[in-house]
Amino acid sequence: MTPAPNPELRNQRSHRAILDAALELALRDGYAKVTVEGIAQAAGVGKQTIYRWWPSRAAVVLEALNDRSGPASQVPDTGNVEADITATAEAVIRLLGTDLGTVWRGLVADAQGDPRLAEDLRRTFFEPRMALWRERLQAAVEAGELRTDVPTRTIVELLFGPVYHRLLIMGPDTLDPENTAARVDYLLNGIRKR
Amino acid sequence: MTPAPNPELRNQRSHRAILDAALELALRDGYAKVTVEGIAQAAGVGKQTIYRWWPSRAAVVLEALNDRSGPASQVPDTGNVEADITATAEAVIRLLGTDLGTVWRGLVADAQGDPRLAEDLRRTFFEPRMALWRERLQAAVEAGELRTDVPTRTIVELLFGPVYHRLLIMGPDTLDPENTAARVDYLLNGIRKR
Amino acid sequence: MTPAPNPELRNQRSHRAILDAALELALRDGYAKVTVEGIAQAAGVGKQTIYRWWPSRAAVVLEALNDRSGPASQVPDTGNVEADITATAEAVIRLLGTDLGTVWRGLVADAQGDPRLAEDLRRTFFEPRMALWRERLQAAVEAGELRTDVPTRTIVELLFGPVYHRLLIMGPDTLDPENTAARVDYLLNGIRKR
Amino acid sequence: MTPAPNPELRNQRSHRAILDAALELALRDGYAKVTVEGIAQAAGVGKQTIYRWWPSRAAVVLEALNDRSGPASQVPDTGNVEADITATAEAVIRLLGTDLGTVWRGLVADAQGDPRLAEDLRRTFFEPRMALWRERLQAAVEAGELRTDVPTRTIVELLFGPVYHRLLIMGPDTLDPENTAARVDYLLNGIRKR
DNA sequence: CGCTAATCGAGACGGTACGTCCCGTCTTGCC
DNA sequence: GGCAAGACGGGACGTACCGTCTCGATTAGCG
Repeated sequence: MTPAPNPELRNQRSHRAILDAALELALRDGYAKVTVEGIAQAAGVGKQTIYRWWPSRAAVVLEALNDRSGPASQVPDTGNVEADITATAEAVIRLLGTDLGTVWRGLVADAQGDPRLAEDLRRTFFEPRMALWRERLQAAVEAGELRTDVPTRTIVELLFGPVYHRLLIMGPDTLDPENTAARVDYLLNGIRKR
Repeated sequence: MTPAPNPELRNQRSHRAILDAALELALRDGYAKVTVEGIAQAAGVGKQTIYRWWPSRAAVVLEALNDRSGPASQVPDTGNVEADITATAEAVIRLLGTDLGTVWRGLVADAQGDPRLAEDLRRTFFEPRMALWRERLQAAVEAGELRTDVPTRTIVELLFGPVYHRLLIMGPDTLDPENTAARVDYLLNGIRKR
Repeated sequence: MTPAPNPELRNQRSHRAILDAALELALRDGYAKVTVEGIAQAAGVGKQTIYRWWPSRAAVVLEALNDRSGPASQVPDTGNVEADITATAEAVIRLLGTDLGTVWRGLVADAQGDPRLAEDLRRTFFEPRMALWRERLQAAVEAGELRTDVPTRTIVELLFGPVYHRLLIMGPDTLDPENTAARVDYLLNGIRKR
Repeated sequence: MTPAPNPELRNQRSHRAILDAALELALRDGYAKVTVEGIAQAAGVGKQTIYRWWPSRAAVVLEALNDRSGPASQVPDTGNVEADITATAEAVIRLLGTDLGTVWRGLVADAQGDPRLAEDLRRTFFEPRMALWRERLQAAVEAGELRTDVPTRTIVELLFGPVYHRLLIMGPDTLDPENTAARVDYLLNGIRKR
């Protein structure tokens, strides 16, 4: 087993340079074109320094992306779930439509063949954001706005599942923040004819 | 410009051997480990024969997968949308949970960085299946079972989006055909407290 | 086991380019600075093409050196061993003093840690040359010029051993073709006081 | 300019550990596999400590080898050069046939591309031994046993050259202490038919 | 029924990136 | 200030595949 490196001796300058280079390359050339060799060169760093701290190029880009995105932001609570969800979901969808969203798609793609990365992606990206949504939804349940028999985790999935469908399968150009309000309406009121 | 090869001269034995080898390798070693070289060797075929007829390993595996899966199957129409949707969706979800689903994840992954493949995947896999769903849903709309203001395309997305969320993001082990009925219930009746 | 490549399909142009590049680099930068990567680049060739046909950079340089040096040349037979030996030995020593001799030193050095190379070096370089010397010496023995109880192999060693001593141990600048005649005299007549 | 380290502050324990580790590794794994990193680890020492006191792994191994071999030993003087030379040369040849000889071959190899090491090797290993031989041979010259017109340096080369030929070129397994007497005979009496 | 042109298997080729090994230097506390 | 420890920038290693290319050897249909 490789002896784990000692994080206290980590060179902060190199760490930053690597993250910056990785994200810049991903945004400029597309995630698929990012290579460890390229990051190392762009960051003025030896390849070994990257391999010492990350298991793969994907892990570097993930950290770079999280580093750039900052922490997940709170879902507002105005007392009206429908409005709050619509507004925040729109913002998320808009973000996923940018270059960062494209990088993010590449990470999700890589994660399909790399369980370690999939786990990291969930842990550092999805779960924190999902937790905030669930908190807000729980408040709505308690305020009597939502059914009590639907797990908040499921609600988040019902809400965002279609977004990922568009992003990963129908192609990102089909992502459409405009229709968020309608989708939230369907979700809240159902599609059954009354 | 290279003259397009004449499909009539295509060697049927090789064609079959390539598809079979590609799928077998994908199922045995995982999609990520499949290489054109490996397929060629396993199929007893020259690499050029693969490149002559397909643009990439992904295209081969896609054709192999479609070939194996057969055509999309009709959604039944018993007159009860909820039951019909639930039963058929369960079957789809069960399929996605098998090894074939894993191969399919690999294809979706590759498609993120390969617009040509993404297009093929949509055209040969998603659209046919979605068309059948939309047909059945349109019947339900006309039968007065569903709201008339929701595009059938959107309904399919609302229904399957969460499945892809589970499959591609939360990990395929979290796929759960049991809960299909509940999800269909939420979708039809909404999650708002009444 | 790696399947041996088929020599009939070998690309002659690449073969030549590799040998030429290897020798040129060895002469220009010194044997120690030669790398497989450098040869490949200079020859406009993929690294794999080198590894396909040679086991190491040393093997490439050895073939390049043998290719350049041409076959071993006959030792003349004027009927006077002393003169023949002296003249030919002088030529050899002079050659070892050139740049080619320096490359050759590098090969002998590498051979110390690479039995396969050592064997190749003996087989393709030393043995053919030694065989010619032994032939000439055998003629001298039969002509009654030399003792019959000294193996010709030993004579060659007695003659060239000191040359290698100078070349490999005392430093190549101490190689001195001028003294060849004296050394041949000592060898023939002995150093015992009479 | 880096100030030269002060030898008085040198840690004796580390010094010993480094020499011991270096030689042990060279004997165990072969000289070619010895690395500074490996020595440092085996000696429980920082790499810098090695680089502070030696210019290269070869320098370490050379010192270790000299340290282990002890000083060159006197050539005996019984009044009979032939016997004295034969006996002592046999001992030397026997030593070169051991593992130490193999390490020594590695050093000579490295010296081909490292003039500094070549110089050190000559100064600390060859010259002292050669000086003792020359002393003994000079006594023989003065005792009227040897020709006066052959430099003692040349005699040593004539005697040991063939040994190095065997060791470095024909392969160390061809080293044969048994034939020392015959070779000394040829050297003293010449190989010319009388 | 043999001709000829495209396809086939095989695999060598120029390349790119991989992940590893070690180099020799630098940095950080401990003694 | 020497030291153990080990991170650092760097260079080369030998390997895996990429997509293209060159070979004969089948193997069509067409003449």
